[in-house]
Amino acid sequence: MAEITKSYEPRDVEKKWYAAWLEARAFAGKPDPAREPYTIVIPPPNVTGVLTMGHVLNNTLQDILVRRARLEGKAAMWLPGTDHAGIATQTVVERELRKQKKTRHDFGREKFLEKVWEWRHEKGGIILEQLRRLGASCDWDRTQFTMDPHYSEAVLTVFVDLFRKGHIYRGKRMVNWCPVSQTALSDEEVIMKPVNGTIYRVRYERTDAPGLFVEVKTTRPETIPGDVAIAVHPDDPRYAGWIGKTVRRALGPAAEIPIIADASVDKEFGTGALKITPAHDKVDFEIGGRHRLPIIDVLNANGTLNDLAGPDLAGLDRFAGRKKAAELLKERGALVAEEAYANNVGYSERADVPIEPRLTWQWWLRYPKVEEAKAAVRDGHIKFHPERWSKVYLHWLENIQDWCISRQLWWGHRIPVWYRKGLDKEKLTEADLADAAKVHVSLAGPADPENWVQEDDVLDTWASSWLWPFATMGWPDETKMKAQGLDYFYPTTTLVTGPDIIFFWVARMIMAGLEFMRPGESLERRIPFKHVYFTGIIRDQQGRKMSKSLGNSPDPLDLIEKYGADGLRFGIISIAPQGQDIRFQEDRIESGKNFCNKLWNACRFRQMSGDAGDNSSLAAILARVEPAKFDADDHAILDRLLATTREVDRCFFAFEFSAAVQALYGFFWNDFCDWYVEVSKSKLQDPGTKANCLAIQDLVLRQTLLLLHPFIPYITEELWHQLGYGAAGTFIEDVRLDNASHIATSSHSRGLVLDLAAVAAVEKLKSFVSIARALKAEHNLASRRDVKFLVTTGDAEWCVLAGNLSKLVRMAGAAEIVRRDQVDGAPAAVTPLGTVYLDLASTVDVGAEKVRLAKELEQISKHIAGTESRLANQAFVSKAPPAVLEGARKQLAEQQAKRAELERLLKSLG
RNA sequence: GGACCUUUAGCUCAGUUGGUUAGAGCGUUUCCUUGACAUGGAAAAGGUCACUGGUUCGAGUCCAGUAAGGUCCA
Repeated sequence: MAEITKSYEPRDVEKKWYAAWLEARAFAGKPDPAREPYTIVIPPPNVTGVLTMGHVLNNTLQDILVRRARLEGKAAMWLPGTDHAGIATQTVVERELRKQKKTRHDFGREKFLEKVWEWRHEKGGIILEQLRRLGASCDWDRTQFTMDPHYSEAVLTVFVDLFRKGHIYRGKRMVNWCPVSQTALSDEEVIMKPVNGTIYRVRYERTDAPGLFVEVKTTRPETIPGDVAIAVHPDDPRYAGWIGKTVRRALGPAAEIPIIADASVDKEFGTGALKITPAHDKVDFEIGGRHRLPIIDVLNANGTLNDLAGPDLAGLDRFAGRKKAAELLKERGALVAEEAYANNVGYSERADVPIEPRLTWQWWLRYPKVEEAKAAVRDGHIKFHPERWSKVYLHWLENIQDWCISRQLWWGHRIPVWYRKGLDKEKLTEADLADAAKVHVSLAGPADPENWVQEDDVLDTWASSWLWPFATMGWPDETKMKAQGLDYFYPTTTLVTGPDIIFFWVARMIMAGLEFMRPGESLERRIPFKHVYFTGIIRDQQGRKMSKSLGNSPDPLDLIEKYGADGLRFGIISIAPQGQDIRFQEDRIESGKNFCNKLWNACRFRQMSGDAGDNSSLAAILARVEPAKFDADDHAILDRLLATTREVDRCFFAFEFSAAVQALYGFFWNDFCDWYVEVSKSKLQDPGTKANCLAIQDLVLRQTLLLLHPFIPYITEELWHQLGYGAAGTFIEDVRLDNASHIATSSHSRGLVLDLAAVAAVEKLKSFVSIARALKAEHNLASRRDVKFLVTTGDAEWCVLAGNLSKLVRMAGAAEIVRRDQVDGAPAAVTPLGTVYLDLASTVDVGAEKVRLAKELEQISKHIAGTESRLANQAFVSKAPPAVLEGARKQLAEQQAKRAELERLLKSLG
């Protein structure tokens, strides 16, 4: 076995093991009836994406879960892939074309799509390569893409099926229109943003009574040419005589528009009068519908004003048009005032411009299985972690709106609908849509394509990703499903994602799973996953979201270069408490790296301490352990090992990954390295205890590597082999992680029973050493190793000290520790095992020593007063549980003993 | 307007069903290159647990309210 180097160098280790894992297809998910399945489907990153800190967190968590599942002996499978991301990808490619002064229309649909595919093959999917650097143990042979032929088939099958079931319809309705991407968007793709703008007070003159005006407030004067009425509340006394009269439209082609009464008008807002522009506002559209008002659309699809806006405004962009409209109103004396105004404006998520409510024909989906989707989460078949997100989920489902699934894009799944040639698809009725002679809906398309025209629109990207948990495993093709093990791996076990896509994705996947998987079977069999773990959002030091535009996101690949993939993983998990947002701190990543180095060096020390025994299995190591030679520290470290194993179990059960990392960190660094390894140093000098001590170290390191492996896979794999735990050609994940009770039982059968009294004694020994060290530091002797300590104590306590003397001498940095009946005039401190004195050859600064002791005396007296008053309280004594009461009494006795000893010491100083 | 989250050491955060003297990492101060590790070791300083009230023998923890900050939905 090669010697372990002095410091951990991640680069070569990472490269070597990732290649070995791939070579051996160690991540292949294979159905095995003898094992429990454990499935994760990756939230498919956009094919245009590059790795962000959010991805690092999210995918590290998935890797932790799936690696742990393998160690637990489950048939684990993590399915990777990417999303075609309609708008995002099309935008990227169009941007490249623009550099050559071209648009997609210069190429036409077919040629443009070729360009996109070209781009995807050249540059798409970089992110999957980056995930490999992170150590992601995906089953890469299963990599999926939402535009792959068979995936597309699943998407279109679902469309046809839902259409036939009556869930999908075509309708002319108000949609969120993005003037940049020139497509409809779903409600979820609209982000409300507070905007400081201007509100314009505009007056409209009565046609029958010149000089009388009705005043309205609007933030959008450029839409006035689209006004078709003024609405007031029917009970508003200000307008009692006005209803039914007409006013002159303030802008645009001359028109007289009526004043109408509608109960939905808010009397309190502004003047209580509302301009009605049905083409450009959702509420106005509804009011217009009730009153059968005409619709005048003054905007083009790209957000410029059209001829209906009148010659002064036509051709202007909507924002320029707004300014111009205000000027025109001013000239005509119709503008009463401009006021600063803060309101919420809907922005396109992708293009980041205000969306336009726009009346267009679109395809809509009435969600299937809404009630079941609620029940699945409400009744705990799907568990959310943290649980509180289920409230957000249920609230959305309670108020669910039909989903606009069509997009006016080219990159995506083209809707499988054909219209009979010659038909005007803008004028189709519901009956027409149901008429197979006029509209054809199928996967294969019509038999006589020359007589039909296919729908231009494509489907919303999420209308493909909502099928991800099963369309990635061959659905609906029976042969493929069998080959890919859909029946075995579905439902998946855990979904790890951000709460920001709870509506976009999580809720929709649940409905899709319930609708399409295993129809007729129980809900538990149809749900797409059993657990959903919501990560927090990674923010910068100022608490801002990390984003490209702010440039506040570190490049994860730089961090991997700097700290190693394991360091990055360990660091990010340690700052990611369950469901809480995370403030990124690079120093935590650094401490992840430091932890790896510590682990490395502890193993290095083990290797240097003596030849490896048989480390091939837990049983082999236990066979080397000699229970008869156990001292208190041996008992204590094994006790802590079992406790840590249990704690990590609990953390996985409760999805508390940062707590698991903290438990492992504390155990390994403090309990093992700082104490056990240090006390080992004297035990290793003694041929009588050496072999047993090394066997215990081997036992602890083996279990620690197994527990840590899901978090830091590379270094643990390397050390696993360096220390001879695994044979060449095998991996750490080939071994089964032993739980605490199994280790305890196995130890038991070797005659090893943990001595809890010994465990308690070690706590006292640690305290003794710590106090002795502090005593040295107080007297500026911290670095001296030739100090003599004297101890006055009882026989029982001395017995404990004497049994561990060589270790204590080393740990305290002493020349020797000896018992005395009485010591006078030396600096002293009280420990749980007696009073320890510094045997100073030089004279002591009595004054300073007295001050120090007095301070300690004051401290303990305060505590005694507190404890005494509690015990003096009748209510406490009569009502507190006996264990608490007894604890308080014991505490008081100890405190009093310490005070007595301190008083004695102080007195002895004169 | 509705819902949810956060407020604990200089900074970032733990603190599980209420129960000894509220913890960790980083930072700070002092000391140490002792044969695993200076990516390290030892010691120390540092907190009226946002505020007000309530429940309780006992509240960082439970309840009500207030304040500040944040997120989502209207």
